[in-house]
Amino acid sequence: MVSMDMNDLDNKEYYKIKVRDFNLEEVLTCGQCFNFMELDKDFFQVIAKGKVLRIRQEEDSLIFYDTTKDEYERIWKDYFDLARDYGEIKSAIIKTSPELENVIREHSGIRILNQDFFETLISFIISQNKQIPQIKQVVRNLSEMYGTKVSDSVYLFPTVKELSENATDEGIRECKAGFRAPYILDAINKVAAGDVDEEALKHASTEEAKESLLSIKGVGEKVANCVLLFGLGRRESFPVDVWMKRIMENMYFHKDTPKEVIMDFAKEKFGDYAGYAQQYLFIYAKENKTL
DNA sequence: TCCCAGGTAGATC
DNA sequence: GATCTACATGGG
Repeated sequence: MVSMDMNDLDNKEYYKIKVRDFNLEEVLTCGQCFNFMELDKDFFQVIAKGKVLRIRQEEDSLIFYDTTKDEYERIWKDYFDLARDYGEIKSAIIKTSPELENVIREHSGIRILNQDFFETLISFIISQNKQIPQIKQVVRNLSEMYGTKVSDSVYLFPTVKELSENATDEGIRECKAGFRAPYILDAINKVAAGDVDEEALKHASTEEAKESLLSIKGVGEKVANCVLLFGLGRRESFPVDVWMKRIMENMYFHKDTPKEVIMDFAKEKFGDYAGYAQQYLFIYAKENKTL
């Protein structure tokens, strides 16, 4: 927690909206993004889209500080997926999978963010074999070493250009990325060279986009699916990590089951809603101490 | 000291 | 193909 001078906030411009099916704390802490900090209860600093946002939830209101209506419409409405009707999504999942009704009701404010493609790619390459607090630390280290400084101790996540011009294996290792350093460099190089092209991926089929992502060293099936889901809006993607494997085995298979089998099952069962279902299941797994 | 973490590449069979 | 292991780093 970092204490805030509330008078500092009162003097500045803010934009306030009503929301439903939205819980800021859960949206940020459910494991889909790593570049945020809790300032106070229901009050966060989020670094995304080349901006530093301070945002607070008060019951069914979201307050975006230092934000104009225009900026909200251009950036944050999409980032927080606020144009989408999650009531409909939740009903659809419960209808085909009533066993998820409880976890969905208990976490009814979850949303899938629409994050920056490149940051999502680098972040989930870092995520392999790391715990969430450590992933956040490496993201912060990379930002401080290579990103643009916004204010005291606040740095944006570095752009493709900043990283391709300045990043080295040694530098990335200094950020505590460890054995992932060459993976991160390969991702930077392929994106900078246009071998992996965000615009092309956005227009490609999900399978084609995945194939392109898999050409990057250090990107396998799980990381590719996370990038598709969180960074390219492919809501049918279903990343299977250790937690998902545990909860899916516990709920549906009752025995050790290969990830490929789990993915096929999820695709069949959840269809276009697989990505949302995955996020509810992931939370369910994380809070289930018996797994 | 050992084991695990939002995995993956490379070796080996 | 299907398994086995090394890979940095930090925490329980």
